[in-house]
Amino acid sequence: MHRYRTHTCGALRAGDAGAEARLSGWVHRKRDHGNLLFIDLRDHYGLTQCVIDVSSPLFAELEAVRSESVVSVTGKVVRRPPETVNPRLATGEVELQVGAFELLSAADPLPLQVNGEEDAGEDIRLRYRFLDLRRDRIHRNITLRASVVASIRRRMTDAGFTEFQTPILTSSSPEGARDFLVPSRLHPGKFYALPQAPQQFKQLLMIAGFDRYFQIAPCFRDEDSRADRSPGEFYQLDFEMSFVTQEDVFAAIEPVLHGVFAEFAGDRVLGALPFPRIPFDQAMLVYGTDKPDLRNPLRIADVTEAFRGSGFGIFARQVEAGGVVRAIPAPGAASRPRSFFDKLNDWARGQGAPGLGYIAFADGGAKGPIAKNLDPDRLAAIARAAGVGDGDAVFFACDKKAAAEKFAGVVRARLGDELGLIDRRRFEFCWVVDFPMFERDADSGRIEFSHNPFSMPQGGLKALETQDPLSIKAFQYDIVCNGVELSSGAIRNHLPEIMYKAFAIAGYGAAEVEARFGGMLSALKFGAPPHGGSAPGIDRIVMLLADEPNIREIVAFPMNQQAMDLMMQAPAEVPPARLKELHIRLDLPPAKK
RNA sequence: GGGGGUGUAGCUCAGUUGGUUAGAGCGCCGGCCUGUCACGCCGGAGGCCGCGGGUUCGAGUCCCGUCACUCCCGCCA
Repeated sequence: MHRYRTHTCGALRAGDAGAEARLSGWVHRKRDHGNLLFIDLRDHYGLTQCVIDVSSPLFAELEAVRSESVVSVTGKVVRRPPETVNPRLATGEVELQVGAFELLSAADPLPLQVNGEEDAGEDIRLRYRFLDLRRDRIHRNITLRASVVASIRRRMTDAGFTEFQTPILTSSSPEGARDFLVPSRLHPGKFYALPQAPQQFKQLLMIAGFDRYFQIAPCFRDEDSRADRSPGEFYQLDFEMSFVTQEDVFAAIEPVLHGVFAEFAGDRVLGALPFPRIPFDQAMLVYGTDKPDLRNPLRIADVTEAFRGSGFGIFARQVEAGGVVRAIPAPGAASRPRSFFDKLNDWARGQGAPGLGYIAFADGGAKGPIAKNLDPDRLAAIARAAGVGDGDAVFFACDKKAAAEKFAGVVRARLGDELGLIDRRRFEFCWVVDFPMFERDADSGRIEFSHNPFSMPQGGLKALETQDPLSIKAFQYDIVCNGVELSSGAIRNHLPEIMYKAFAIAGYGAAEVEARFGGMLSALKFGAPPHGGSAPGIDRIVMLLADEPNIREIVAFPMNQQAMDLMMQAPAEVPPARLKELHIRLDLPPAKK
């Protein structure tokens, strides 16, 4: 009976020596010695060296086969002579002596090199994605992704979650990102929307009594891309739980994520369970971001009071006007040359800051233009707050609170990098909790939801009725790993009267709330359990585990930055008859010359 | 929508102050080579220097415009 292979290209070992084997795969590389030819044959599983010499009548034919052609070879498995064993190859103790071969599919000369480490340009890689995907690094990344998803699925199921599918053709979300729309044939002028997330469906499943839901959920958002954000579509581990507090949600998902990372971390090290909880306000103060990278040991300190009324007029005036001063320590930096500080100053200007002031503590004194204008007590207070001593330096961010926090955050990240303080072999997780429920829009001055309007405010209805809205926290939480936001979640607001009140604070009347969120409100009126969940991003998790900075490296068929699929030629024009059927008439802008 | 970077051989890139015939590595084609594993050696083909305009005796190089790709900002429940 005809078979394409008896073994895969990764299977043969010393113990198989003497056996007849048939392998099929791609010609990865040829080493042609004229009278002796080595062929590395590759498939999904590995690489096996095949060898043939000039005494074989097949020699000339095999010699002419180009790289990446698909061939099937049959022959005897032999042990390699000891001095020719290749320890870097799983099959390196043996080789296949070619007795017969069949060219299954010839390859043209390649537009990109499959057997090399070097990346071709993005457009070539995407146009010939099937070739790019054969390359070792990306082939492993895609396989890793599959293993990660399988592991997540197993762990969620073991934890008592039930996997659901929710609609892909659904209705437009009332807010958030731009929707992808799909025209309806049966309902002229109406459109489906692809889900930005299965948010409402998972809440409805909780209301329907299913208790623990999860889905490896495709999500669609028509927003511009970034290196870590694909245009159009991405996947989340979407989950939701009933009768839970925030801590119950944490306790359920922490071991799943920690377990997945531990399983695929290799020689990298994970932070401990449970993940640290960091209140939003503290994150903004200490890390200058709501996505803190805990591998960076630097901690920002508030030194506003040390500059109030001080001789350093630039900061003193800012403080008088309601600004703040944040100090970012730079351990050991005092001995750095002047160029180190100048370079950072130039960088800060490039970031839009007026500059980057600093004090260097050395030889028992304080140096730098700022230090000259501060008395010893103030200098000591700054050193104490920033936790620095002789030999260290401190950098400053001075501005209105939000701007100073943000700038201090980027300075902290830059210094951590510059000073080599970040341990890249670690995964450090944390929860950022207690996000504000509302914020004041800088332009309009109006109070708006700062994140998800369907989150439960801490303190419930009473808080909404009695507290300053800007002081109210939500049961809203993010998981952050190494400075990457992995997920966003919340305990949901399951009580209609709280929802009406929350929307009223944000300026929406009852009629408007009913018009926009009627379906959800209706469901909440027939017995809704307290519930909450979250949705860690699959792509982000795989990027961290694969140590890849670009999402295209961990997605099999990504689009380019302009949201085009260069291989499938999407998006594409459609025949007029299809448009007519959909009641669509195009109104295109004039073609560019 | 805005800002930065890049665009030279099939691929990855170099190309000096504007100067004569635009180079390298890989790949491809041909020759030599029986133990390589990024095999080695010799030779060859292959270029609208993204495209258009300008400055100049002369432009891959300088200027203007434009297109493509990419990174960032805006945007992202």
